[in-house]
Amino acid sequence: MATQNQELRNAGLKVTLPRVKILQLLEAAEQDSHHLSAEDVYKSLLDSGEDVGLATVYRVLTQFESAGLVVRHNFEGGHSVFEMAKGDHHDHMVCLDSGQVLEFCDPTIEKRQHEIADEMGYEIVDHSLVLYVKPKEK
Amino acid sequence: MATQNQELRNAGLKVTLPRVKILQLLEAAEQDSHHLSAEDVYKSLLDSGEDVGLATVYRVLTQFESAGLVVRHNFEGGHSVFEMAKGDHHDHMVCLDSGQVLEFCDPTIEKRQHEIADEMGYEIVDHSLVLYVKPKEK
DNA sequence: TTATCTGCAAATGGTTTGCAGCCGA
DNA sequence: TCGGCTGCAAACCATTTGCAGATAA
Repeated sequence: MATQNQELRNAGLKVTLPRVKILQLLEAAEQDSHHLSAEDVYKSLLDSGEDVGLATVYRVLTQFESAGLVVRHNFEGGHSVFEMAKGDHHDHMVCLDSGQVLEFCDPTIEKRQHEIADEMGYEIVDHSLVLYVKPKEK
Repeated sequence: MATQNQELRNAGLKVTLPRVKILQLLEAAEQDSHHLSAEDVYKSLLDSGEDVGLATVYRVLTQFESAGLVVRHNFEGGHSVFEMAKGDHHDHMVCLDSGQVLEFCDPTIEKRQHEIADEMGYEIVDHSLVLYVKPKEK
């Protein structure tokens, strides 16, 4: 779609096959509220018969992040995941059993964070809140 | 001090020179509310003329963590820091200008986290909240 | 003595980079 | 055409592991 090509152009990036493909994958994953790792993207591309290198996947994802197209999250264990930047902010809840990642956003917490930083003489540039959970006991 | 040796024994660990030294370093750092990386600990040991390997530092810190003696935090950028487990839980605020790490604990946020997880059918095993901040504008 | 520990070096795993050739504008 | 892009392989960096020798109990 022209929409994607335009997004790339706006970011000052040439419209190339790897970039378009990766952008499509990220948008498709968005439907399943799925967070993709670089490895995930790489494997999907290979499965689709595309011939891209893992290095390119990282380069493209990093460029997308710089362009503000995607957001990168660093979870425990040196693993990073990427998702489309949908404008809204939200935090994450990772299920230690299934590995599933759920999103949530709580105004109360957001508000307190700013109050706390303010009280200590700072302002928040960014923040990361991840809850590591397991299914409630029966 | 005998206190430290006892802590090690309680953890089921032999009282060896590297372990005692590392424990002392961590406790000393506690005074400055300083969070040490494995590399920090390693360098301090070398400066003190001790002959320990970086691998041992990692092994000892990991053992301490398993024993509940220290807590490990994973900040952005694949860096981990360690600090003595003082019983109380707290979150972190990292100043992007100075790199300084401040601690805080907010009951309101803690409470909401549990409520949120509960509402979604989970219980919290662990969580990580880090605020990346900068000094307030004049 | 002997099970545990340690230093060293080599292995790992995720991510980045150098480089020669490729390709979109 | 030509500078940006790509694949490949090698480099990186924090952390882990295998192993033979060292050491606390």
